Amino acid sequence: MTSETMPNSADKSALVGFQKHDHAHCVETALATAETRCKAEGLRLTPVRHKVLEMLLQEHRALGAYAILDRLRQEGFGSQPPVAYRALDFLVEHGFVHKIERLNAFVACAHPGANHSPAFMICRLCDAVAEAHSTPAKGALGDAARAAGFEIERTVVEAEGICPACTEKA
Amino acid sequence: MTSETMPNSADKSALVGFQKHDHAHCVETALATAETRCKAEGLRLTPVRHKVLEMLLQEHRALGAYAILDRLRQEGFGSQPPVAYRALDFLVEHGFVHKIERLNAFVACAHPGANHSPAFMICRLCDAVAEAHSTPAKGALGDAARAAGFEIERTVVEAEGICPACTEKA
DNA sequence: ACCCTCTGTGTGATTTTATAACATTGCGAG
DNA sequence: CTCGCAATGTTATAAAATCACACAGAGGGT
Repeated sequence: MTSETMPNSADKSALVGFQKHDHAHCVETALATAETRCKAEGLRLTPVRHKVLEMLLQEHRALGAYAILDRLRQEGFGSQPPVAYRALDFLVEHGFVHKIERLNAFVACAHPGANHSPAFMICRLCDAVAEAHSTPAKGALGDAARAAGFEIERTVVEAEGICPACTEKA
Repeated sequence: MTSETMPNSADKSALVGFQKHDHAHCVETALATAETRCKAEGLRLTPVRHKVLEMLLQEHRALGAYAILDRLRQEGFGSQPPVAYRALDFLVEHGFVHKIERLNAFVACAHPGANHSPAFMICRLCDAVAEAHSTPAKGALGDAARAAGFEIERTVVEAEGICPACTEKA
């Protein structure tokens, strides 16, 4: 799933946040931002890592680790799972990429700024993914955590449903 | 992971919602509630399904499908993965059990009432899981969805962190 | 220059999680 | 009764993730 053989993968430009946008430009700036931040923080954005980030930015949708691995192979990188998983681990750890738990897949971060708690909207029909911000400490969950004495370190917030484009089609 | 060989699995009574409680009683009532609701709605709570629900209620923590399968085997049920997955599918579909996406594991529902959008607090150290309610339509995510024209059907809300018991130990 | 260590990469094997495909059983409706 | 259907059982396989180990290259200290 979330692989090469996905339905409706033709109109990539329509998918970001469910809106059209200047794709080439957004990929470029996101990559530049990542490079800058890595230099600033002494992180090593090695060729494999750079390639994986670039792929995810290009795609602008959730890709499974094995879909990523396939492409790495095509580009002449190592072809065993750890190659992809290690690059993804790095990118996720530093916030350049998020994992979509619901899909066992990965998306490039759409808000390249600093720390944030992402929330996702996942279209059940076309697998498009849009990123929003969540506010974990607020609302019912935050209250429950405070009441229980639970210390939140990280949150997964994923909404599954139908994106505007697919709603129109139906 | 989330299997038989889990750390700190001795004091089960301390885990529900991170609080002690009358365990035997809560299992009993939850099972009774499930039976009643199945009868009312014409659902078939067959032996396998009943057993899986009972196990999850007893355990009161997230169990992986294969941990469940092991116990089914011990009880004389079929021992192949589909046996466990089908029972879990049924229980999840009807809200008796929730899947914890973050752990690829399953917990019995702690709020046997009707429809609800569950939210979970997962302790990173002892794997205890507490269930709270979430309010998907409210807050930042709901706003973003409305603004984008995204139709939410289902939400996954999972907070990872440290439970009160583990905080004390440290 | 040398060695040392640490991080990252490459590779083979394995584990864990989940589904596909098909045969069989048992129950209820007609 | 028997047809149909839902549930179960079983074999096989796919998909996702990790383990374990070897090696290469970058930098630091001497």
